Amino acid sequence: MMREKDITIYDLAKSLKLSIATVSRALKDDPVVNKKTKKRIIELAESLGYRTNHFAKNLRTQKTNTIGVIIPRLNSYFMSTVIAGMESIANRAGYNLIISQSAEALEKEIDSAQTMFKNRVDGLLVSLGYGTTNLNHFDQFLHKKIPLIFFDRTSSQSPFTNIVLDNEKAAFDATQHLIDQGCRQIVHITADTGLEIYRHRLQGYQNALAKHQIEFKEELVLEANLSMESGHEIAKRILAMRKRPDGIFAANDSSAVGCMIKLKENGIKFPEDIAIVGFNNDPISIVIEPNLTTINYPGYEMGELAASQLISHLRGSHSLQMTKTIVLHHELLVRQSSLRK
Amino acid sequence: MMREKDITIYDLAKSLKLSIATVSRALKDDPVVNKKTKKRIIELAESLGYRTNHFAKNLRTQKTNTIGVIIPRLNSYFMSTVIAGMESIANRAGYNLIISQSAEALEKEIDSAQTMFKNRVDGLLVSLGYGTTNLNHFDQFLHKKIPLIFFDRTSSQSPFTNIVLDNEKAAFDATQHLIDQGCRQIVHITADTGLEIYRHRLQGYQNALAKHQIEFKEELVLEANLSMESGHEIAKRILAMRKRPDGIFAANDSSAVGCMIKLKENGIKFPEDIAIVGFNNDPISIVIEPNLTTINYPGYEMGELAASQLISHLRGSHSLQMTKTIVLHHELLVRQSSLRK
DNA sequence: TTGTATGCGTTATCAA
DNA sequence: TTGATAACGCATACAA
Repeated sequence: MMREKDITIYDLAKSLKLSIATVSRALKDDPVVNKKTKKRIIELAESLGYRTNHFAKNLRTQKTNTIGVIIPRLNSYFMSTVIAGMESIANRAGYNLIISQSAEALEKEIDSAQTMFKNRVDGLLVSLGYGTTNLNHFDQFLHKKIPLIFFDRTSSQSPFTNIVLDNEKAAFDATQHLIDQGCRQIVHITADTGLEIYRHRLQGYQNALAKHQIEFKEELVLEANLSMESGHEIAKRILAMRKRPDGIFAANDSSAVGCMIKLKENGIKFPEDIAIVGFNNDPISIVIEPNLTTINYPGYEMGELAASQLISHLRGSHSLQMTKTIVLHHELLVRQSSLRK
Repeated sequence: MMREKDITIYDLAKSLKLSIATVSRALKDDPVVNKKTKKRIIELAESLGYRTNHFAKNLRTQKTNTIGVIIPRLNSYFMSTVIAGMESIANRAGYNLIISQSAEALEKEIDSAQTMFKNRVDGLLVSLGYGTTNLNHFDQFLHKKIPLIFFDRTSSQSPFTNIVLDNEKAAFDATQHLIDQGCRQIVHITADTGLEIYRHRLQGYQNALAKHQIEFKEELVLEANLSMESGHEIAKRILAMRKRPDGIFAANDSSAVGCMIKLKENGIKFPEDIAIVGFNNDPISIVIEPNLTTINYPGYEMGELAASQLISHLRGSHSLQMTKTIVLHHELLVRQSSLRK
């Protein structure tokens, strides 16, 4: 593939009978260069369609202006919203995002981390996969002092900054709400696998039960991958229970909705027979009937925050060193799926 | 920020008392270098954690191994699925994706194109925004012979390759199905703005009407931005109509569902009073009651295809020059929202 | 099969 | 205020 030759600072310099040094300075708006020469240089650059060669620049400066993002899956409403937020901030700041999906598998996550490392990203934003049992693959970033922020699916084990909701409190709120509505036999749909986000939600669920002297029963905690299909599966398990639950708190909306659909097919009424609360405030929560009570999770803001924290750290304007955890605001959105009175 | 010094081919060469040329060759598995030396070099490289400096490499080779993606919005189910498909192919092939959102605005789309150009992407994948009235901002890619593929929201005006559904046929199928179900007064919800994808769908709608000698009425074509909220808006317009329609064909599922929700609130029954068909096969289509009949749009496959076409072109294994348009298979998924018999 | 030398387009140091 | 020049790390033409 034959491309025309690109304009370089040499071309500009020759054309204006200046040195490349001056041209380079003018292009980065160095105050040291004469206003008039600067003007001439910039005008010529524009008229000739000059564009800086980022590779030369990066090679020289050892920075890439690139941020890596590792996520389990891109195609969920929540995650794509987060990425949208990140992209908007990054773009504005002149950073590029490179995204890699770990498909919830540790091996792929290691690969992704490897790719990011090889690409010499300036910083990294990571949401962990179900399969992640250790964080060794992120050590290399620590060594090279490449900043890394975990968001959503985080790990407080790590020395990195985390951006999260107060998952324990959110789960507590959700469960407490169910209890307030009269529920006493409450199922919790979760994803386990040792990810602390789900441990925290489980803990919040337990705390609420404890506060109201409701016995915690292991068999009411149902694990799934939280897809809509997994919700169908969970519904079957619920239908098979000796004592039918009167409340469900699901760790996301997809599984809650999948579960509702299947239970409704089996004649269960929401919220009369079972009151249900989800998590995320996914659009499907206002499509299902009755509308799903859920925890509002500000994905776009989380993406914006993660990106801006990272970038301001990279620019040295604000270090992450001190910031262990940033907690975003959540909110219980009460809708018909759980409202009995 | 102080980083440790990276290992380069100079370090490897010195350490093994070889020239950097040999090391460079060995690292790219050049058959010309001695098997044993190659082995020594590669082993040392691995043990020292050598990683190629892509900037130096790109600077030298004038290729970036980066593909730019410009889309209106990332946070829709369809689009995030497409991106997921692209990412999976690109990642496997050693390409990075950089993504930019045009927010449906021409100005932002021009910016995005500019950014991609400045970043010297090897190729570009683009889905056009509502606001796009001309394609001048893509001329620069043509000039530099940077391959560009439009997908989903395409433009046959351009000299670039398009990857699409047969939108006219799909719309025809959808409308014909409604007619088969007895509909005679069929509303079409669309987004206009001159994007040909919507023109084609409108055309398909008209063709189906024509085939069955049903008069086309301008006032039954309702424009919206196709969000769920816009569906509410459309519903109001429908409720205000003198003669109530008995069928709706919407250009996407979100608007269809938003419309259904509002109409149901007003006592309209689906499919008895109105039969409705959407487009995309978004997850909400199987959450709404009754489940929404829709056109299955293979987003993931479209993403995979777009990326693999571009990459194989870049690798020279298969040129895009000859390929004007690639049409993906679609399928009408008949569900309860339109099924009267 | 290996080595030498050069250039890719910048930035930045040191001089002028 | 401007210029000359040396890196940055790699790939490759040409020599050996």
